[in-house]
Amino acid sequence: MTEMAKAYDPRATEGRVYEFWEKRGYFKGRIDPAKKPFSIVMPPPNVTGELHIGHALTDTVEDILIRWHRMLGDPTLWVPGVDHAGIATQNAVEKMLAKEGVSRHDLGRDAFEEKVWEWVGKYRPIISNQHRRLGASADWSREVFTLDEGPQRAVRTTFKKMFDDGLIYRGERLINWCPRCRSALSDLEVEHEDQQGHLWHLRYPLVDGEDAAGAPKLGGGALVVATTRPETYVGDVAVAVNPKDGRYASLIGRSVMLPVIQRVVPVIADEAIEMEFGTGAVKVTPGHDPTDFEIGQRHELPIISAMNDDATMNANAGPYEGMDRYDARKKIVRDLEELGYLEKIEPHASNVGTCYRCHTVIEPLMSWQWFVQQRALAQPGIDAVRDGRIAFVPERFERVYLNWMENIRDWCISRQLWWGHRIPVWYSADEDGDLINVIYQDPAQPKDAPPRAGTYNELRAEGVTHEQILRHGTWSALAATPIVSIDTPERSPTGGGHLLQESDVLDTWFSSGLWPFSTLGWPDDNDELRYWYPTSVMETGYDIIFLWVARMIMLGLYNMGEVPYAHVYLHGTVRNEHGQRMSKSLGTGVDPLQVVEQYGADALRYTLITSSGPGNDLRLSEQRVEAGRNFANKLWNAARFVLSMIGGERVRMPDAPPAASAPLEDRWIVSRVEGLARNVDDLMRRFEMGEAARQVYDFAWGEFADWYIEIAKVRARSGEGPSPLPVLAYVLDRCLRLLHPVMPFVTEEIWQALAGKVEGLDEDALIVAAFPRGESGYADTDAERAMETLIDVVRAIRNIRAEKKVEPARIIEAYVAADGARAVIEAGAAYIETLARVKPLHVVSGVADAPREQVATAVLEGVTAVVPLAGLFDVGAERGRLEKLIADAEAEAGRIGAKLSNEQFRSKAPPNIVATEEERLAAARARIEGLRASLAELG
RNA sequence: GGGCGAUUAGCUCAGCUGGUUAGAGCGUCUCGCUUACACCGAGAAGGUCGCAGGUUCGAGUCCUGCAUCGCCCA
Repeated sequence: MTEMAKAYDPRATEGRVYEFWEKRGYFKGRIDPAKKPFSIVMPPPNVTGELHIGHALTDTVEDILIRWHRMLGDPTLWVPGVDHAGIATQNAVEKMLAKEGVSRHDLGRDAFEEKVWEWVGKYRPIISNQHRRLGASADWSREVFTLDEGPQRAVRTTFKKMFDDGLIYRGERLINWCPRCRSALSDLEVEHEDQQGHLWHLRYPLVDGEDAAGAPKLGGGALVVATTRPETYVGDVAVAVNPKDGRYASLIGRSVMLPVIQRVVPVIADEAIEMEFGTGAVKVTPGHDPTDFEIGQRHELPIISAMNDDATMNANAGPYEGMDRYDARKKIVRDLEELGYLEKIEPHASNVGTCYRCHTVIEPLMSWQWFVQQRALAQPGIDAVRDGRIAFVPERFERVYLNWMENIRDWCISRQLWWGHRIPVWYSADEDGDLINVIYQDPAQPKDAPPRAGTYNELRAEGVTHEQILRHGTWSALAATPIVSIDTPERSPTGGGHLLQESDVLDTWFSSGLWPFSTLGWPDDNDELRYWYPTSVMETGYDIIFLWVARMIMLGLYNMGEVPYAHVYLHGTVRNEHGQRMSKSLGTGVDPLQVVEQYGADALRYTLITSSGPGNDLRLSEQRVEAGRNFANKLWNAARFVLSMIGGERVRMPDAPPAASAPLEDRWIVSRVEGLARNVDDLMRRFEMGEAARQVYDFAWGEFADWYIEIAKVRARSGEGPSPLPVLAYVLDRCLRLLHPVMPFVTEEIWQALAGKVEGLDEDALIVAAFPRGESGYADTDAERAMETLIDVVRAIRNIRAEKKVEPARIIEAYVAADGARAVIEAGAAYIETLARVKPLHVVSGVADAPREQVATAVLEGVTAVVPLAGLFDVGAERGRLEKLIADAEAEAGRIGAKLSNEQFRSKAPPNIVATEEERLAAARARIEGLRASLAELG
């Protein structure tokens, strides 16, 4: 960089700087056994598509932590990765294929998988390039995909271990079924929403004994049940009432007849029934409702499953077989109405579960699935948070986590998908051929020909070979004996050679749960894993505490015996300017790369980190991004000025605090920057990155640029005193260091230029330069106080000028009366003259030595500024101004006085607080006195 | 039904363990000499900190209740 452009242009900088870092290998995690490492495993974005603004927030927070620790000198590792995202990716690829008129079933499982791998091949590099654009300093040499060889083995190894430990089991349970995805879902993947529906009141006739032929006899009475899902009545096995409900006491133990399908079911009593709901009597359908399922278990009721996996009614639905569930609902209601069994219909809002991926209403269905038993796994995870081995930031999420963990239920991990980690279980057709149901699509037959279905043994008997079944069949093994193996087995334990692998794949979160160690090489034992695990921080959104964080903790403790990380930092949801969740499908999303393109990555990062606090949602507004860009430009120009001042000179960085004899402003700014560094250090340690960034902003703009640089200009032009260049370089360098984690590009670019001109900046690059912690010996409270006085004087005079409408170009004279601070004012007189545009500035001992006629007066702490305004003076206006100031000061004095005269305050408040208040009171009184004197002068 | 969060200037948000006259960005108003920066500079206006109680010498901050909005769990 030879000549700095007038405005900072991120596009001209970011790509080049990133390449410089990456080529030099600064992102690489290097083991140093002597030091404590800092490591983060990046939450892997889905390979479904491109990064959204939430990923930009993740990248920003994590990159800030990583860069900060790298600058602190810690061995630092940030492992990037990509998630295969089972259902989501399968859906995305299916959607793409649908445009070509192809379904995955047309292709078959193997060919479809190939298509998905093509997709992965396309998006993996796109995703990593987007991270790069955002400045993510991750170790790209370690980028992992959840379906890479290593993670695959991690998944299989864990599955086997858990199966052998009895923590994974297979069984027929009522699970959440998405009829569109045709797959089971875990409880967490069901979203609940209130939907306006109806409450149908159905009349079930009471059965009164049997007739001669043994058929049930209807006794005339009826029991009315209320339901939101009349179509499931074909699966009813009982009617339940609350045992305390007097209305129905006499009916308990009797039976009712289900109309149309003519099934007789008992009336039972169960505490779970809410008497206030509907009629107080409900139908019990264990095959289609989780609550009813539990009631069924308690009363040993049979389970009738009346639907197919596409949510059409099956043979158990009798006359409704083959109808879609909602068509069946209409038909059933109509039939019951015609037969007089419909009492009434009321509008009713009910809570409906939908698939988190496709928002289809889920159906509770009985199904054979794989489960992880959670209780035993959860306990260590609960203990780890309770005893502080894992801390949440913000802390309040601990309770959310604990509450869920303490009420955890078993986890359904099998998914009926083609994309994902296939469950490492095989079935032996030789032994269990009767228990394996096969659907066989003969490739010799036309595509729309009906497939052949039967047990494995039946199909074999019909002449279909094992190889043909493997290639063109789909199967479900029901109760066959599972053979669990890490490596693909050749034979069953008893020697059978005809093996069929479980068709299902695992819940994506199963492999995600292993992420903190599968990315580091587990199940292999190696130095990397031993060094970097447990990782330092897990940074992710609070919306996946259960889905991901809790599972990582459980699986980390289970596999590694150690927590996966010490801190869980949770960020909020990024919303758009209107507070809406950003979503591609709603068209409310903001493309982070577009923002980067327009304003630069630094601006986006600054905005994201300062727009809200930890754990809180944030609204991304373009105006704030603009402010971030302006800040980058401000820094750039401050640097441009410093560098131009340096010109060809030789400048050395100061390596010690300024001497007591050094110029006041030098001592001041150096003291301030040290205080800033201490604050930033403290804030960063507490994960308050946004506040840290704000403080650097305030300092760099409001103190360094607005005051120190302006004063330095005056000093440099005067040629008097020492050169301000070393301190300018020093403070600029501190700012760049403190800001680098947040705004890496512009700071590195400037720093490189600075380091080229200043001796003593010996580090290779800012990215690996030492992060200031605030050293002792630089603080100088006297200088800070004195400088404040100077600044106050300048501000007071500027204020008077503006209020009295002194033309900006006009230079006027002024007086400053300062008994105590006289030396300070005298030393700073040249600055006051330039910055407040006064000349000459007369420094006098007391107000008495300043003019009294036609002057505006500002009474400050220990200092009074007097500005003669001949010609511009308006007695009335000045009187008004002074009176207002007096009133303000009196109000303040009154407040403080009241406080101080309170005996309670004097005796109970800490002495330093009392002393401060006394000083303030004295100052206010002095101000009043001075102002009154000025007012008196006006006559 | 249980829990959590938010409610602070016109808008978007900070305000850490209670202690000066509650801050910032944007917006608004007035002005702009000065070659670091108009992506800028100077000055100003603008807030009963959702409401009601309480604790405390002292509350935007802690406690209780309520209201509105949002989220999570069941």
